[in-house]
Amino acid sequence: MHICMDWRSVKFDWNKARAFLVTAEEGSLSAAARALGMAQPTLGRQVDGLEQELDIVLFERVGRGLKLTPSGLELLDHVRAMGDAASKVSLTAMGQSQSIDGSICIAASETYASLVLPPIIAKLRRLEPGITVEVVASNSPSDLRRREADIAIRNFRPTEPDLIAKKIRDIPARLYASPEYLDRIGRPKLPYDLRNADFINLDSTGMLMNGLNTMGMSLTKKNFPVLAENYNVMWEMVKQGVGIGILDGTIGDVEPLVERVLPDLEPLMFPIWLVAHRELNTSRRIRMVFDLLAAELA
Amino acid sequence: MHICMDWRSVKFDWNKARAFLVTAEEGSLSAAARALGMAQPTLGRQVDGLEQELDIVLFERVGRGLKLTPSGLELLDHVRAMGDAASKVSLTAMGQSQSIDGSICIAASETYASLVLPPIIAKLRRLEPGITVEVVASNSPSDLRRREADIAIRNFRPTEPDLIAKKIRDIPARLYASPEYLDRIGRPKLPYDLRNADFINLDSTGMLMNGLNTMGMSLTKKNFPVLAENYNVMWEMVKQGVGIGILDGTIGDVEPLVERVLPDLEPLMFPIWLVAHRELNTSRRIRMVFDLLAAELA
DNA sequence: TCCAATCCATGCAGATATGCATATCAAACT
DNA sequence: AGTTTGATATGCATATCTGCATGGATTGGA
Repeated sequence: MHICMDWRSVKFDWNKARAFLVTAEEGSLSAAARALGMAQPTLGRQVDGLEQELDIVLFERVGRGLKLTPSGLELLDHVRAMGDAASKVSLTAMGQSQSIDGSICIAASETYASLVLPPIIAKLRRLEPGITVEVVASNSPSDLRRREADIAIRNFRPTEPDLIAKKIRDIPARLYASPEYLDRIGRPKLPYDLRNADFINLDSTGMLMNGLNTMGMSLTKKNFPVLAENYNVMWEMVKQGVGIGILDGTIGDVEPLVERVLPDLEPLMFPIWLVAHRELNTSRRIRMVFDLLAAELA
Repeated sequence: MHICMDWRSVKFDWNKARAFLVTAEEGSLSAAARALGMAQPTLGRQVDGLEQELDIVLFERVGRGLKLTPSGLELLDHVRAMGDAASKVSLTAMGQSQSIDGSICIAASETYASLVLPPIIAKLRRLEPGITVEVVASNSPSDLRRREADIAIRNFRPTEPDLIAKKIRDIPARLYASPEYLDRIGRPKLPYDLRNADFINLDSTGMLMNGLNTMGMSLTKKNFPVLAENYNVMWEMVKQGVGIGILDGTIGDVEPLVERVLPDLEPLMFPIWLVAHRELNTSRRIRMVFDLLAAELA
């Protein structure tokens, strides 16, 4: 029989530690309050309280913002570890939950979120009215580690080992431009004819350029004079004749303001992956939505 | 510039997680409440709240106690990780604290706590009235990992790498018995004369027996018919003639009710170690007490 | 230099959680 | 079977925390 443990070292207010963590990570009390859905004074008082409780100065009040003191930086490492563990707690809890009702969060690119998801979500709501859905439309691949979403639709195979992923199918991506723009560059007939055309870039890495070059073009960086940070912006630019854009053929073909560039060119195939946390696989609700998405997207 | 993180997975009440952790580790709400210095209904409600928040049944209410459900067991791993990180937070916070005033906890064996520490603590209080002292008198080596104490006085070199230890000096331990008992067994003159004597054992391992056998005796388990769980009990038994006990010579020699067994025998030397957490080395308060103890015990 | 924006600090009313006392319950012991 | 012990739940007064509204301070730009 072991002597009753002393929990002196865990007696401090863990919520205050959380307040400190989010404040430090977000950079300000206000941002942390927004991220946590709390009021800014509350967070401020919690951080103050932690400082008093631990008898340490965590932040230097400098001007309009806060700056971590060396001591605070020292603590932040361990508080981060608490946060990571807390994430795992929340995740496995979600996975253990066997009730079908509840909230679920789906991340997808903006085009998918606005054009493909709505009918699927309508069907989901019909099938399971107890499930409330939240859609995060984000161009950058959503950070599932921090649980920006429960399920994500991605265009590449995820590498993180904590995730389970299912490849749904390949999407044919085609090049589109406005009729005016095509007239201006002389109605190209061969990939080679595009050597001086302007493309709207979507990411700062060369992924798009490399993909196009494998199809017989020889493009360089000067062919991508415009960088759009999101799909809707890119698509607007294409419609208004700024240049050539690439998009899912099933979406682009129904847009009357644009037409295909090189209509008979083989489409560039890119995959659709459905991604979720491994732990969430055991949750009835997540499973249900995951399977529905897989079926409807196929 | 990274997109504002979503902290959905850390939004749950961390204090409720702490309540769950301590309850699961201690085995009952009441025990957890005692350990945390809170009321039992509070902890019960916190655990209930966590169950509702995560939509999981953590404990099975069975009879007078609680039993972890499989889901709860699953979560416990990660909550334990949170607790370990929390310990580190508290520890480094203590280490970063540069104020001399505050509380400190010293662990020592019962004899040391009652006979050696008082004058040192009196001196400490005179030097630094802002420091409040707590003494934990425990026979079993205190668990510094869980912060039963900030500084411990031990009789062996600690093996844990997280601890810093300083060897103070070697203590001469001698054998004592009451005059009546010595008369009864015939006033032994040589170690060999003790082959049939009764010794008061202090630990269930054979440490004491082995130490004595290296000094020329040949004792077996039957020479240790009595096991005392603490030093004071052992010493009382020695004074009342139950058998032979071993104690620090500087303490035993001043007790009028006993006398040395084999007065000229070489004393059994055992070391005094002062032990503290590595992180606490940077705390002014801990440093000060540590150094004072080292100086006074030498 | 002034203005606007943004952020942290404070006061106060209402919501929430806590602790005490107590009821209730199950298991072990006589 | 009755009693004792040690456990979990409940009611209520109180203490604490939270959020809203507001004030004060600083930065960046017109």
